[in-house]
This record gives sequence, structure tokens and C-alpha cells, in this order.
Amino acid sequence: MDKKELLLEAAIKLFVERGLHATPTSAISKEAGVSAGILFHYFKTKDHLIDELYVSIKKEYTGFILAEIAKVKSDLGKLRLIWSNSWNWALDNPLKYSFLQQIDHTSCSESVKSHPQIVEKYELFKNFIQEYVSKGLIKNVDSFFIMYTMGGILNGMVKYLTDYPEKRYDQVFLEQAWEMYYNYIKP
Amino acid sequence: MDKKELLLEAAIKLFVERGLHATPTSAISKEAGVSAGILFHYFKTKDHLIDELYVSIKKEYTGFILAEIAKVKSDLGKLRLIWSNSWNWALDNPLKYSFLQQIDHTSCSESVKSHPQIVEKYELFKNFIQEYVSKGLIKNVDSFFIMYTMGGILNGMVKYLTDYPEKRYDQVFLEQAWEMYYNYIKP
DNA sequence: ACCTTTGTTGAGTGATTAGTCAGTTAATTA
DNA sequence: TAATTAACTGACTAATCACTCAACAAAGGT
Repeated sequence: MDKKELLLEAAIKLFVERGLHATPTSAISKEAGVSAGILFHYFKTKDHLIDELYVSIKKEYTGFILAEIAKVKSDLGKLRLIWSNSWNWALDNPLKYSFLQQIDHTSCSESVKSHPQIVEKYELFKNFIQEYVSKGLIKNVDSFFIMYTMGGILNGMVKYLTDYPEKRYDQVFLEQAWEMYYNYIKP
Repeated sequence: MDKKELLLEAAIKLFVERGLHATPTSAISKEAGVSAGILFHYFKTKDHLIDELYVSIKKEYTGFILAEIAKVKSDLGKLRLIWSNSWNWALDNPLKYSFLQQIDHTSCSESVKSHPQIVEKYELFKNFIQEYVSKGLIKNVDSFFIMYTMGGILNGMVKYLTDYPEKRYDQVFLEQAWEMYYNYIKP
């Protein structure tokens, strides 16, 4: 495999395991099975590596969620797909999800959090919600408030399903969770 | 003021500003205006300082939320007080709140996150919710799921009120936000 | 075959770190 | 007052860090 790819994979593993600043670049290259110097061939600095990781994962995450929405017809079906895709992705990519959470809650890589390609995807979500508000499917509240708090519910859901993995396939529970989720924003 | 107190205050400020591992102990003692050595007189290691900060703030936070509940009579009033106290504390103590968020989303101080005095408070919340479920005030779903996701909504609310501070005193908005919050768990 | 570009190595460098310690001052107690 | 303890200092150390660089290998183009 590409050594750059190996480095990124090693980095994400160690960052989640030990924390950002507690993982030296030497540990990353060692984990990846490459020399210490090559890391700085592919990434100008350690921070550049972190930024590149963040942006690529965030793009992958939002991309995955938005991906198949177009294929669904019903409005509510789309909303439900966003909901289930969100926690499914997080549970299928625990390292990546933890890494995103870590960066989002740390004062580092500040500039990269408002990366144009990331902000762009947020705009899509916002427009999506505004469209639903105007259709009368969602309560008429500030879209950002809805986005922020719905995201919070999903974070809680992921944490819960991580602690109680068997619930992921409990259809009764999932139906109830979805119902609660929609009750939250229903007009 | 007590030098230990000065160190803790300096630490929290720098930890939130620059991140945990990016703030050397020398910076903390400098910010506190004390000698480099005294930090290790009060705290065995840097990690002990972090742990002590975390536990004391978490206790302060949960303590504040639970504090005045007993004084309120109505069941729904208690629930609403937990809700408003939660985001009010977070907004009034932004540094402390950010610090808690940072630790909770980082793989460090793992042992301290299950500190007996902290777990004990979580138990109180769980019992509280279970009581409400049995009274028929809250949907009959696993208490932990309710706790996790309600916490998520509050996190989103705090993030929103941080970005749009004027909303904090917008009674119409607050009423709507509370209504949504309760709709989420209403049977 | 020759050249140029790109990928790769690992020992080396200067800066920075957590934590120590010998010694000084202040407070408490006898 | 003398003795004991606790608070406090800042220069010091051994370890560790991000990052460099001179040298070498591989690949591709001409």
C-alpha cells in the first residue's frame, strides 16, 4: 500500500488511542513501518498531517450521509436516511468518528474547521432543513438551532450504541429512537 | 489567593486555549505567577493536576444542576430546572465547560472519568429519570438512552447559544426550545 | 546508457519538556 | 526562643520532541 496511506492509518489509530499531542511523529512512522523522515516528505509538518486527516475524514463522513439521499423519494424517508446513515457510519468507523470528535472539541486545527469544502457541506444541510421547514415538516425554528441539537441527539445515540452494541439491531428500539428523533422537530 | 488555586485557574485557561499537551507545566506556573517547582509540590505530576481539575469541575457542574431541584415542587418544573441550569452553568462557565468537553472527548484521564463521586451523581440522574418513567412523564425507553441523548441536545443548545448569545434572553425562543426538549421524551 | 525526478532512509540537531533538588523563606508549634 | 514543618524558588537534568539532511535507490523518459 501507499506509504502516505499507511501513515494516515497509523496516525488515526495512535491519535485516538493516545491523544494528538501524546503521539510523536516517530511513533506514527514506526506504527506505519516506514522511516521517520518520510512523514515529512508527504506532510510539511505534523499539524499538516492532522489537518489533512481531519478534512478528508470529514468529507468522507458528510459525503456518505448525503450520498444516497437523492435516491429516496419521500421527504421523511430522506430525513430518516440521514439519521440512520449518521450513526451507522460512526459505528462502522469508530476510529474516524472518535478522531473527528476529538478535533471538534479541542482548540487546535482551528483554521481547518472552517475549510471551504467542509463549510460547503454544512450549507447543504442547512438548505435541506430550511426546505423542510418551509414544507411544514419541521418546526419553524432557526435552522442552526435544529442542526446543532439534532447533531447532539446523534452524538448521544452513537455513544449509547457504542456502550450497548446489541441495541443496534433491536428493531423495536430503533423504531422508538427514530420516533423520538422526529418528535423533537415535528411541528 | 492560594497558589494552588492560582495554578488551577491558570491551567484551565491555558488548557482550553492551547490544548492539554500543548501547554507545558512551565507555562502554567508562569501564567499563575509562581515558580516552576511549586506545581509539583501541589500536584504529583501534570496528569494529577488534570485529573484533579476534571473531578472538581465535574462535581461543581453536577452539583449545581442538582442543587436547587429539591426546592421545586412540580415534576415538570424540576425537569425544566435541570434543563435551564445545565445550559446556564455552561454559558456562565465557558472555560470550565470547554475543559470538560475536551477531556470527555479525549483518550486521557480515562481512569478519572469513572471516579466514584462522579459515577455517584450519574446514578442520581438515572434514578431521577427512572422515577419519571414510572410516573408516566417520560417515554418508557432505556434510561441511559434518554440520558445520553438529552445530554446531546443540551450540548447542541450550549454550542448554539455560544454562537448566538442574544438568543439566551429571547423568551420566545427559549419557550420553543424547552417545548422541543420535552416533546423528545414525552410519552 | 544516461539523466532527472521522485521516493526513501536513519542518524543527527537544536529546542523543549516533565520532573528534581539543594537550598531559602515563612508559618506553626513547643 | 528554638525547633520543626510547610511553602516556595529557579537552576538543573535526562529524556523526548519535530524536523533536517546527506546519501542512496527506483522509476521513467529520452
